Amino acid sequence: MSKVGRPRNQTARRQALVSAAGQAITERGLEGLRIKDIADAAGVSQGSVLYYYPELDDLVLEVHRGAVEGYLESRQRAYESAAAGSPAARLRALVDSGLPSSAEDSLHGLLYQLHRRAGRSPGHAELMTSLFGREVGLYATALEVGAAMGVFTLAASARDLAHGLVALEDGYGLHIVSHNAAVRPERARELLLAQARAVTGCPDL
Amino acid sequence: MSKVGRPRNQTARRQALVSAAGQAITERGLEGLRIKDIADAAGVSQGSVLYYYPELDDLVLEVHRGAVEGYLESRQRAYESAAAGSPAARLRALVDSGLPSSAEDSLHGLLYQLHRRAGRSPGHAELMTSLFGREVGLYATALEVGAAMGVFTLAASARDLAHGLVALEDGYGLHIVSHNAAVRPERARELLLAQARAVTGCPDL
DNA sequence: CAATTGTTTGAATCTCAGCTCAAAGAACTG
DNA sequence: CAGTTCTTTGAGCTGAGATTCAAACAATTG
Repeated sequence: MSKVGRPRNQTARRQALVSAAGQAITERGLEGLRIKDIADAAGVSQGSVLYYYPELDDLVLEVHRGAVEGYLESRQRAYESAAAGSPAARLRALVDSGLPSSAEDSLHGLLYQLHRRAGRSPGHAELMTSLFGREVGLYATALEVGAAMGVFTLAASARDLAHGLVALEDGYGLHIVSHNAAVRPERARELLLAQARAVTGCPDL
Repeated sequence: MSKVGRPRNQTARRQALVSAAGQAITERGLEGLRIKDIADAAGVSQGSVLYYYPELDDLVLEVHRGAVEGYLESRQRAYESAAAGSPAARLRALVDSGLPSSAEDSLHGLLYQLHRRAGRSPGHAELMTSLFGREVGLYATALEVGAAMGVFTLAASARDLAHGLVALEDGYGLHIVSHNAAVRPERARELLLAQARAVTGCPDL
């Protein structure tokens, strides 16, 4: 028996399809997702889309996974490369990277779109849970480091505070991408920072 | 010219259709919404649904409006009938009425479903904005009354604090209805109360 | 190169749900 | 009651989009 008649670039193709699907979802929403749009965006035929993803849900789940991964990486990067590396700077970096920059922030928009499936699909719920957990982890670490260095005076356990900050971030983010005029990104950022200040007792945030 | 040949119960019918549509959305989600389901739930034919709502979007918007209204009334009621009428009891009532009681809480589920349209439909965005504003109002009033009575010592302006509490509530709520296992209703309630305690300086919350 | 297996295409087909519409029914008018 | 207008129905039409599939095409093997 031979190896593979036509190995090729399955991985690359899948990657391209995931990216194309993400783009399509961003543009027309989850309910407006059409195989044709994915195919067009990826520059292939409809048949090819089905060849790789006979079950469209699998593709959407991949998109979700990719969005979560990418988002987390970007936050991680922001966190690590925070100027000075001071606890305050790091925490500020987290806050800055966690809010949609505007109502049309596409990464946040995509994430909130996909999160909506969580109520009906265990796979998506798992991704959302994992994202939440990892974000809490980031914040908790930042808080603990700051406390250990004596810069922060935590008002409660780092874990609980982190929990709250992430939830707050999500709440504000939801309103921002939903075009709630009463929640402007700048204001949300201010309020989030105020909360961070309050729970850390650190004035220079 | 005569009055109305066949006046009847337009209002009642519309009401029934709105309620049926709400039920259908709750059961199968916004993307799974089918005229047939609405018709069945309302006990009429498909034609009737179109007769009253040639534009399905209008019906969905009505559902949203109704859900927002109903939700707000229930919170208002909870607020007003809070035992003792003490500021602390009132605030607690707000917190209790603002979180989904479980992942399957149907009113909250419906609201979050409909809020998702806000990103693409001004009408829905408006409803969401109005809901947010009114919730902030409720919290702000509760905080101000408590402050005026000397029971609360506000850590910032009542408005900003209320803003934050509502956003936090929404963040937790989102995770609860999304089946995020890390955010259980009981825990969310605890954390939300802790936050309320922190910003009011009132220990008996 | 012949054989084999993986990949791609797009036209044909299937499916489902929205929408149309003519006809029947019901409440009201005078 | 006859006339008028509002309401309701549901079978068929229509269209969009998913799915199928046979045929063409490409990389790899020996």
